Amino acid sequence: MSKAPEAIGAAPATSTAITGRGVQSVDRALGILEVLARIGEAGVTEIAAELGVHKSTAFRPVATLEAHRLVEQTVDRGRYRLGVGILRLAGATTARLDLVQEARPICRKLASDTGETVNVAVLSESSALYLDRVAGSSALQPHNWVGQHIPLHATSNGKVLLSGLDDARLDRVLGKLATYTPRTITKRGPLRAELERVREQGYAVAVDELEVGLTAVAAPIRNVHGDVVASMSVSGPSFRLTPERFDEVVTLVTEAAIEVSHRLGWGHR
Amino acid sequence: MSKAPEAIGAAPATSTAITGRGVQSVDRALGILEVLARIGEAGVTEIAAELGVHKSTAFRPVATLEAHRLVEQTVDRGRYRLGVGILRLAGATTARLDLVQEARPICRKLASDTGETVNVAVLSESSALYLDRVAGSSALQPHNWVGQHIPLHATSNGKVLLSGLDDARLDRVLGKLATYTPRTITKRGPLRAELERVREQGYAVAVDELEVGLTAVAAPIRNVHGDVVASMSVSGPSFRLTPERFDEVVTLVTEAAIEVSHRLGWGHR
DNA sequence: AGACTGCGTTTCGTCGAGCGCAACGGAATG
DNA sequence: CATTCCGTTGCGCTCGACGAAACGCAGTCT
Repeated sequence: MSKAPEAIGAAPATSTAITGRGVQSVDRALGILEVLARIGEAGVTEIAAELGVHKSTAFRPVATLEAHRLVEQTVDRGRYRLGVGILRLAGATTARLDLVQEARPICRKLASDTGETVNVAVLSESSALYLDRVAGSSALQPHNWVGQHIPLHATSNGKVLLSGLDDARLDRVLGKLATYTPRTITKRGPLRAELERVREQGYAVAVDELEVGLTAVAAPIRNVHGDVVASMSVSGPSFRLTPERFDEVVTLVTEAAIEVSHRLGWGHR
Repeated sequence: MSKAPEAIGAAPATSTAITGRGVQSVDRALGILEVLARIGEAGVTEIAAELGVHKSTAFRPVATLEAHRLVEQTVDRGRYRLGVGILRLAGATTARLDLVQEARPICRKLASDTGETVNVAVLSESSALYLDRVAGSSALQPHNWVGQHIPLHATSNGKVLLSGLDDARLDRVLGKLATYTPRTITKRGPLRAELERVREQGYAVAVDELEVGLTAVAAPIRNVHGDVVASMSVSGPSFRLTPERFDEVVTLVTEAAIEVSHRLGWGHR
């Protein structure tokens, strides 16, 4: 796109260009950061080739990025990689990013789409701690559990949170598996099998396990490292959340959880 | 400056910006990121004032940054803040840092063995910069500290990092010793004594010095030359990390730190 | 209700900043 | 010792970034 003296008169054709793309050289500099994020370590020549520009065109933005500590040179051979300045910026970012705040609008939509109650929970002191709740449209609603500690092995949220732990931590977190209903999982073996299933399919279900007549479906919320940091669930009376509706609800709740995860920096794009 | 005839002699009001040489517009764009990191949330006009440039000169870099998700608009009022793109870059950064890469599995094991949170920090610009964090099993996570600046004199990690400096560098790094709790060390003399103790025993402890109720134990990570390049800590509530547990925790954290040091090439005979 | 103020955003003409080129210095490699 | 490949730098030309001003919109004052 160096020189294109073509078609000045063709106004409508150029409408495909995204309006207000911004500053070209900044765009390139950010492209450099993304290249380094993808490749990990690269020389100026390599970066230039990746962007399709001249060496010097790549070098000077890199020098500027280096002055701001966003990239740094490796000792061996003048190669570049992302620097600690990025981490400093990330610190300021996470300070502003609150899980509840980011999740809330998505919870609202999920509650609206399903008509059921949506909960967000994190792991805390050997139990699930409910951080937020958005009530569904129906009059018949579960209790408000915000701020309460809920058993891990008898809820969909709990299962999702447990599925993110390794065996050692699982053992420490799990105490006695209390019985709440005849369908509560009270043996370690079956619970481990259930958690493995949760990991595989990416969501958890609990039907009449904490309370007879109560059904819930939950999916994991992940941070930038991919760790499970929270869980989002849709819950309602079992006569409304029937197995026939599971497919639909599972899709909605997993998509919502993925969306929140993206807002926390997980995944690409 | 279009008009302004012969204004060459006039001193340009470049304000306090850290001018990195190279590409001007990139420099400004990165300045915008730093402004947002400092202020947290700002409008275009505010950013422009901060940089000492015209509104539109600030707006377009912002638009470019937004296109790369490095900044995002808040719903209310078109204000801007740092975006999730920063987090993705940060994830890529830590993934490529040798130290984090080598330390992570050991951190996981340490977190699992102690049940507490493990942090890895390096010295950066007169403060401790947290590179990685593995949450303990009782994941009561008030904030994610990764990327944050932490005072050096009031934390176990900070003391370890300071203990690796000679007197000249110590003076350069230490500013005013802020008071956070009644137990914070705020005088140079006692701090030097404390650092000497850290050097002798090979670990540092901080009880209620940064925050009442917060206790941490840290040990040094060394590179090939034996220099202290990072610090690894175990931290948790003071009621769980009692003095009776210090012996056990100190052993675990020092062994873990030594293991990481070995992986970085330290101590091979 | 109407004028006003302040915001983010857009347009436009000008000019200097950033681009491509080519040359430089240094370090591996044969 | 010649060669090759790298990051880095000086230079002239050109295009892209800048500043000024106008615009649409919201909230606010009178």
